Amino acid sequence: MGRSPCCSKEGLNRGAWTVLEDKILTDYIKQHGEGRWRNLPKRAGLKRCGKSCRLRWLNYLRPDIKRGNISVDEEELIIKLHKLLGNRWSLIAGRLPGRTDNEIKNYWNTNLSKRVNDHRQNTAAGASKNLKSKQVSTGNGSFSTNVVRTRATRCSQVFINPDLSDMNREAKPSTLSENRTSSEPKQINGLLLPVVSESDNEGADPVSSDFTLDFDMGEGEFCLLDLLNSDFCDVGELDYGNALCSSPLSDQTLDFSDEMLKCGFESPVVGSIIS
DNA sequence: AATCGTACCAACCGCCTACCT
DNA sequence: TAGGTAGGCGGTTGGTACGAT
Repeated sequence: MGRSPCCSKEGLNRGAWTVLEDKILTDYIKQHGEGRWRNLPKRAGLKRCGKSCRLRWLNYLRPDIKRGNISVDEEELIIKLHKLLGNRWSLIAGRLPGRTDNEIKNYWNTNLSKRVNDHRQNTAAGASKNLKSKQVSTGNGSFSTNVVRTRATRCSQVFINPDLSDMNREAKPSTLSENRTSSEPKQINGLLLPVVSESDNEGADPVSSDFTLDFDMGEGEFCLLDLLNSDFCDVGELDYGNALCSSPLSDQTLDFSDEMLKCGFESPVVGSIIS
């Protein structure tokens, strides 16, 4: 019954990693590279589950891990991305170089979710009557948002309403058409901005293909650049408190969210086609 | 000084998708 | 096409640190 465990747990070490185990794992990966996690413990001489080795390496031992306090910039980006993506920690982490999904998840659960909820309670009383009720619970840091919860499926295209995109382009000079030509991720204040690549629209939905963009999630890229660059605090109904996201809710952005849902906004990070 | 409660975070677990045969 | 495996993800748990009483 049920799934077979990823590995035999008998005789395996569990719990906190020792310095020696860390050294063995680090040395092994430096010598042989990442991957083949299931066989790694045996070959490296570790009494650990392969998954555990992978997690330890990714979340702690990797040389490019940035440890220490989350900066204000990072915190702001996490809040914005969470508002847009929900609990898609790996995607959020992908925009924060050196940070792991686990770290961001923990930081959110221990710091930001409370702050967001507190602020929400403070503001809900006064503003609730004006809010549209198209809200979805996003789980642990449960608050309402327009995030579309989906399964984590890979997808190559996103459809954005052309009129709204044009509107956006007018508002901000640095938008899709320019960034689509860039191939290197941009960093601002140490934060990785997404890159959007040129797309061909062949075979795309004729209804929505006039503004179809490809993006490659495998490279950590997606084409929500406009949303990220814009003040997309407005994408959802709530601003997240204090100075982080204080712009007022506008009808325009609510319309944008409506459009995304209406036309079948398809994205691996925001949602799959709404049927 | 001892106890209790809370916060934090590393690690684990189960499920899912991608990939390979 | 189907089945099996590996890797990845998000939710949850448990140990530890720390402050309050």
